[in-house]
Amino acid sequence: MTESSFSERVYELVCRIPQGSVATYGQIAALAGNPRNARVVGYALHSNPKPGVIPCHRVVFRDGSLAPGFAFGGPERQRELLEDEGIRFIPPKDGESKPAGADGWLVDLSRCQWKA
DNA sequence: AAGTTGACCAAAA
DNA sequence: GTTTTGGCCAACT
Repeated sequence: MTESSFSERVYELVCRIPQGSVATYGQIAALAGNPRNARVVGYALHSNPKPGVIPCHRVVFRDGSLAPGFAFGGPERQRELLEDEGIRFIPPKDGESKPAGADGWLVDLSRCQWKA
Protein backbone atom coordinates (compact mmCIF):
# COMPACT_ATOMS: atom_id res chain seq x y z
CA MET A 1 0.00 0.00 0.00
CA THR A 2 1.40 3.23 -0.82
CA GLU A 3 -0.15 6.02 1.04
CA SER A 4 -2.66 5.16 3.69
CA SER A 5 -4.07 8.24 5.27
CA PHE A 6 -7.65 8.70 6.17
CA SER A 7 -7.94 11.79 4.04
CA GLU A 8 -6.38 10.09 1.07
CA ARG A 9 -8.94 7.36 1.28
CA VAL A 10 -11.69 9.91 1.62
CA TYR A 11 -10.60 11.70 -1.52
CA GLU A 12 -10.50 8.45 -3.35
CA LEU A 13 -13.99 7.50 -2.28
CA VAL A 14 -15.46 10.90 -2.99
CA CYS A 15 -13.85 10.87 -6.37
CA ARG A 16 -15.36 7.46 -6.94
CA ILE A 17 -18.91 8.66 -6.42
CA PRO A 18 -20.65 8.03 -9.71
CA GLN A 19 -22.30 10.90 -11.45
CA GLY A 20 -25.91 11.15 -10.42
CA SER A 21 -25.30 9.85 -6.92
CA VAL A 22 -24.45 11.44 -3.64
CA ALA A 23 -22.83 10.16 -0.48
CA THR A 24 -23.10 11.31 3.09
CA TYR A 25 -20.15 12.18 5.26
CA GLY A 26 -21.00 9.32 7.56
CA GLN A 27 -21.07 6.92 4.67
CA ILE A 28 -17.75 8.08 3.33
CA ALA A 29 -16.32 7.75 6.79
CA ALA A 30 -17.76 4.27 7.10
CA LEU A 31 -16.34 3.26 3.75
CA ALA A 32 -13.06 4.76 4.75
CA GLY A 33 -13.05 2.42 7.69
CA ASN A 34 -14.23 4.64 10.53
CA PRO A 35 -17.97 5.11 10.79
CA ARG A 36 -17.51 7.60 13.63
CA ASN A 37 -15.08 9.69 11.77
CA ALA A 38 -17.53 11.67 9.67
CA ARG A 39 -16.03 14.91 10.98
CA VAL A 40 -12.63 14.08 9.66
CA VAL A 41 -14.18 13.44 6.28
CA GLY A 42 -15.56 16.95 6.28
CA TYR A 43 -12.29 18.27 7.53
CA ALA A 44 -10.43 16.54 4.78
CA LEU A 45 -12.69 18.04 2.16
CA HIS A 46 -12.49 21.41 3.83
CA SER A 47 -8.80 21.20 3.52
CA ASN A 48 -9.55 20.77 -0.17
CA PRO A 49 -6.13 19.50 -1.20
CA LYS A 50 -7.23 18.96 -4.76
CA PRO A 51 -9.49 21.77 -5.88
CA GLY A 52 -11.48 20.90 -8.95
CA VAL A 53 -10.68 17.24 -8.56
CA ILE A 54 -12.90 16.37 -5.67
CA PRO A 55 -16.63 16.66 -6.29
CA CYS A 56 -17.44 17.95 -2.84
CA HIS A 57 -20.88 18.86 -4.05
CA ARG A 58 -21.69 15.16 -4.18
CA VAL A 59 -21.05 14.85 -0.49
CA VAL A 60 -24.01 15.83 1.63
CA PHE A 61 -25.27 15.63 5.18
CA ARG A 62 -27.23 12.78 6.62
CA ASP A 63 -30.36 14.85 6.17
CA GLY A 64 -29.60 15.38 2.53
CA SER A 65 -28.60 18.99 2.97
CA LEU A 66 -25.23 20.47 2.12
CA ALA A 67 -22.87 22.85 3.80
CA PRO A 68 -24.41 26.29 3.47
CA GLY A 69 -21.35 28.23 2.61
CA PHE A 70 -18.49 25.85 2.24
CA ALA A 71 -19.57 23.69 -0.61
CA PHE A 72 -18.39 26.09 -3.31
CA GLY A 73 -19.64 29.24 -5.00
CA GLY A 74 -23.15 29.05 -3.68
CA PRO A 75 -25.95 26.73 -2.70
CA GLU A 76 -27.92 27.43 -5.81
CA ARG A 77 -24.89 26.62 -7.89
CA GLN A 78 -24.69 23.25 -6.20
CA ARG A 79 -28.34 22.55 -6.77
CA GLU A 80 -27.83 23.29 -10.41
CA LEU A 81 -24.80 21.05 -10.65
CA LEU A 82 -26.36 18.14 -8.85
CA GLU A 83 -29.58 18.52 -10.73
CA ASP A 84 -27.62 18.56 -13.94
CA GLU A 85 -26.03 15.29 -12.92
CA GLY A 86 -29.44 13.74 -12.61
CA ILE A 87 -29.84 14.05 -8.86
CA ARG A 88 -33.39 14.44 -7.70
CA PHE A 89 -34.03 17.34 -5.35
CA ILE A 90 -36.79 17.60 -2.84
CA PRO A 91 -38.22 20.97 -1.83
CA PRO A 92 -38.52 21.65 1.90
CA LYS A 93 -41.77 20.14 2.95
CA ASP A 94 -43.57 21.05 6.13
CA GLY A 95 -43.06 17.64 7.58
CA GLU A 96 -39.40 17.43 6.81
CA SER A 97 -38.37 19.49 9.81
CA LYS A 98 -34.74 20.38 10.38
CA PRO A 99 -33.03 23.43 8.95
CA ALA A 100 -32.19 23.13 5.34
CA GLY A 101 -28.62 24.06 4.68
CA ALA A 102 -28.85 24.72 0.99
CA ASP A 103 -31.72 26.93 0.11
CA GLY A 104 -33.92 24.38 1.77
CA TRP A 105 -33.49 21.90 -1.01
CA LEU A 106 -32.60 18.42 0.06
CA VAL A 107 -31.11 15.70 -2.05
CA ASP A 108 -33.31 12.68 -2.43
CA LEU A 109 -31.09 10.28 -0.58
CA SER A 110 -33.78 7.67 -0.98
CA ARG A 111 -32.89 7.56 -4.67
CA CYS A 112 -29.47 9.04 -5.15
CA GLN A 113 -27.50 7.98 -2.13
CA TRP A 114 -24.43 6.27 -3.48
CA LYS A 115 -24.07 2.62 -2.73
CA ALA A 116 -20.65 1.12 -2.59
C1' DA B 1 4.80 18.89 22.02
C1' DA B 2 0.22 19.83 23.65
C1' DG B 3 -4.17 22.02 23.16
C1' DT B 4 -7.96 23.39 20.45
C1' DT B 5 -11.03 23.13 16.64
C1' DG B 6 -13.88 20.94 13.33
C1' DA B 7 -17.90 20.49 5.81
C1' DC B 8 -20.65 15.27 11.51
C1' DC B 9 -23.87 12.18 13.85
C1' DA B 10 -26.74 10.57 17.50
C1' DA B 11 -28.66 10.59 21.99
C1' DA B 12 -30.02 12.96 26.30
C1' DA B 13 -32.05 17.05 29.02
C1' DG C 1 -40.66 19.75 20.32
C1' DT C 2 -36.21 22.02 20.44
C1' DT C 3 -31.70 22.70 22.32
C1' DT C 4 -27.39 21.01 24.33
C1' DT C 5 -23.82 17.67 25.16
C1' DG C 6 -21.04 13.80 24.08
C1' DG C 7 -17.76 11.35 21.18
C1' DC C 8 -14.93 9.83 17.50
C1' DC C 9 -10.32 10.99 14.97
C1' DA C 10 -7.40 13.97 12.34
C1' DA C 11 -5.47 18.43 11.23
C1' DC C 12 -4.51 23.19 12.59
C1' DT C 13 -2.32 26.73 15.98
